[in-house]
Amino acid sequence: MATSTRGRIDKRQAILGGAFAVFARLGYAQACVQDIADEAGVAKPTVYNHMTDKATLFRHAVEAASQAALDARIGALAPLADPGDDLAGVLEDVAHALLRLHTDERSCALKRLLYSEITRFPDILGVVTGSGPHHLTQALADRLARLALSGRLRAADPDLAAEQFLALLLGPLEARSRLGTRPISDTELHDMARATVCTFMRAWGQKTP
Amino acid sequence: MATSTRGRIDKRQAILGGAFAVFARLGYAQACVQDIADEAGVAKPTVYNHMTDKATLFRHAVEAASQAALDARIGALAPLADPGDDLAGVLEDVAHALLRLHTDERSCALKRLLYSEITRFPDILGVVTGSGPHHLTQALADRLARLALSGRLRAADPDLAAEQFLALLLGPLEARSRLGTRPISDTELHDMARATVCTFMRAWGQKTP
DNA sequence: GCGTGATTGAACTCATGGGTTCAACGTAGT
DNA sequence: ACTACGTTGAACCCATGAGTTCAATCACGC
Repeated sequence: MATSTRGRIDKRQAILGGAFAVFARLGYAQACVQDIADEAGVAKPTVYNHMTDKATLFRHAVEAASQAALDARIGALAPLADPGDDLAGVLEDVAHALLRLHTDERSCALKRLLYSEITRFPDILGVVTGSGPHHLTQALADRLARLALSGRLRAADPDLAAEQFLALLLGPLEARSRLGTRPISDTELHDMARATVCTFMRAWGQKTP
Repeated sequence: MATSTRGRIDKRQAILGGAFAVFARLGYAQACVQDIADEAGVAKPTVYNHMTDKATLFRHAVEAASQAALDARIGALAPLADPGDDLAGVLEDVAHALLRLHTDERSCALKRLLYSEITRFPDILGVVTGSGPHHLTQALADRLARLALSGRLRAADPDLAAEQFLALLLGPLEARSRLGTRPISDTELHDMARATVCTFMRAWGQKTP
């Protein structure tokens, strides 16, 4: 029984993974269920045996993918919990890690899917934990609030600081990556992280006494 | 002949307008040519009489819409050509105007279309004049360079300043408008413009001597 | 080995929609 | 009135793909 249940779970995971891969590659409308079944190494009726609809299949695939992306992004904030003397350096490392997470293939595809299907699936942002970047902003705001308390940043409004940090960091991505279709070299990502932290610290760093 | 040519032009404009409206409402795949013909008040064969394909129809419709959007956005920068004493105030007005242009229905729909069809039409960013925000950044950088020359801003790197100004201003839009599906009140837009200019001036304003 | 339940492939139904054809019509220029 | 041309509506062809059915098969527990 354990293995049989396991078998079912494996199929389900394979289906969700294959579905996201195909949806990411072709978009919702162009992706056909047969392609997804092939990608998952599974027969078409098996797909319908786990998911009632192409639509619910899409929902679950996107939900799983965006949950994974969000976890990775929040994980990248960890170094901020205990920055050493070099706050700017740590910020830069975190910024660079976030940039890499936001520019990888799956993230770009996920963003494209969200934008393109948000009208067909208006509830999908609710399925995704807290509208995507939202929870990330919260988590970053928490870290910045700690830093403000210990006098490393201006104390005013950590929520705004977090929102602006992410905006400075991720805003330029759209144009530079041509909506996620052009890869960005790691050195360019490094420069972007540096420029972001530099400007952020000018605006939000504690005045050097 | 003048009127007959005019008649053709009118049909063409009606078709492009109707096409953008329907594509914006339904997305590329879901929009069917019959809907577009109806929206334009025209018969289906007439559509194919002007456009060879659904694909070229899409290209031309998106091109026209994004050209109009870009013109409006660049036009909104005009007050920066001759700011009075109150540079921050003028920046705030321009920022607010840009926010309104970026949050209106057509702009949001256009952005969704670009994101969703960029894989099917990889060349569409070339058709759109200079990848959308790119030319806007250039135009803003020009204005900021003038301001830097006259000592109102830090002189270093107006291109970076423009990129960061737009990132600070437009980056938060994505989460706040839920990818363009939620309207944002004008007072909220005002607050966003104010916060952007405040932070921007802290980072890029001339040190008050 | 036997039975239960999931899986498989193939074929099928049915709806949608791109693109075309065609005969009838309106209209402007001569 | 005649011609030329764009327009119109309706019907048509054809490809695609969602979702289903079914008999055959496989994997596992007993």
